[in-house]
Amino acid sequence: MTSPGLRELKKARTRRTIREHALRLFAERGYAATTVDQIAEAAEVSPSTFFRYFPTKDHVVLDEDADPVLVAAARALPEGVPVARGLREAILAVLDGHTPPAGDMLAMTRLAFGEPDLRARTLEHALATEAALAGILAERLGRDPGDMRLHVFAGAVLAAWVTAMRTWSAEDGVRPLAEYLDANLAYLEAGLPL
Amino acid sequence: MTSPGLRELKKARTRRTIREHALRLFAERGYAATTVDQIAEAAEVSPSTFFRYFPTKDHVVLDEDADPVLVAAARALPEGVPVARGLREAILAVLDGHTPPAGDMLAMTRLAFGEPDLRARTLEHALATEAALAGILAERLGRDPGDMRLHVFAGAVLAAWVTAMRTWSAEDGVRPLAEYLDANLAYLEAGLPL
DNA sequence: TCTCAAATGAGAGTAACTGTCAGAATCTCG
DNA sequence: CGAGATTCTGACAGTTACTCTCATTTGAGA
Repeated sequence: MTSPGLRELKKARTRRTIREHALRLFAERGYAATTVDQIAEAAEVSPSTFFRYFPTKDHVVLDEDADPVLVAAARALPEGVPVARGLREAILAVLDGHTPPAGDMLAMTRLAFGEPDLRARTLEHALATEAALAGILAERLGRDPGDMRLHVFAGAVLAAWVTAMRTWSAEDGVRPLAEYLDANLAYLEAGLPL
Repeated sequence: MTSPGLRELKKARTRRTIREHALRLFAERGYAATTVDQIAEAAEVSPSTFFRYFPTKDHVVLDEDADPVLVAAARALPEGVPVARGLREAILAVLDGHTPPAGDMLAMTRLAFGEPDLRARTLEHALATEAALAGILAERLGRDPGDMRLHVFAGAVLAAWVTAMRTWSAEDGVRPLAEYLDANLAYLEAGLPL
């Protein structure tokens, strides 16, 4: 076990500080109206350092490559059940244990889908999640990872996810996110009848 | 009837010229390595003019808001059939009459999904198409445009579309795009069993 | 031909990055 | 604990996408 080490600690703290100030400033004056220099100044680091921690301005808001909730759910997929059903259960289970403060999440979601620059990054994020999901499913089902069906299916799951998030944030979170998500996953499970 | 008019003609020509030179340069030296100034110089216009015709560099490659093929197909949706089936027929019909040179399309597709900047724009494009599709479906079916099912369904159609394009371009177009698309839409029609 | 509106080009300015380099902070090992 | 190796940081210069403004040119219509 390597002890944390002062260097690691400081790095983690700096990263957190930058993100906090950035999100605060975005909330106060808007994403586009906030410059990296301002964030750096507020966080008391140089602009160079900002870019050492985050490759681009939008990565402050969205950093992970694939959504951890969906990936965890896919890994926890029960066997012997139709995938859509299993995924629905797994996602809701993971989401249940994994609840960040609803207020923050609402603000982030609004940013992620509202600001044009961030929307683009959000969608890249969704694409990465789709790929991860398809990969895990390929492994679980013993199929060729290039099988288009896996990708179409994973894309549909992402559509359910994105639609739930957007609707939830559009309605200011009056009802819990899980409800919207469950409705969409149930619809997917039913085979998307129209 | 407004006659074409010299002004309109020149505008159309300038737009086409800029795009042609841009795509040529992108193919020659890559998207990121080509600057707007170089495109402007090649097209014999000032950089200012470039931005009057295209709001951003990536709009040279992807300009429309929603994919015209999918939108046209949705509008041509036959009645009385399940939507997935009708859409499958309509899309293939539209695609049949609407075949741009496969080589160009392949190059554009590779750019659109390969270059990170463009991938982001491509996905925005997909999102706009999803919204348009959901809107048309709402009208056709007499449903609330906010109905999440419409958006999940439209998202799944987009997933079928995107997956087909990516696979097609990854395989260098050895088989026609319509084949991949048909396979994915058939899978969607079957209710995405896994 | 003359006048008005639209298109263009030139130039200055902003902001997101990128790369380099010297100095400071941390770690490691004797 | 102290010296040397390693890593982090800030300063700075440079590139590029994009914005705004203003003077000039070009096409449209009387």
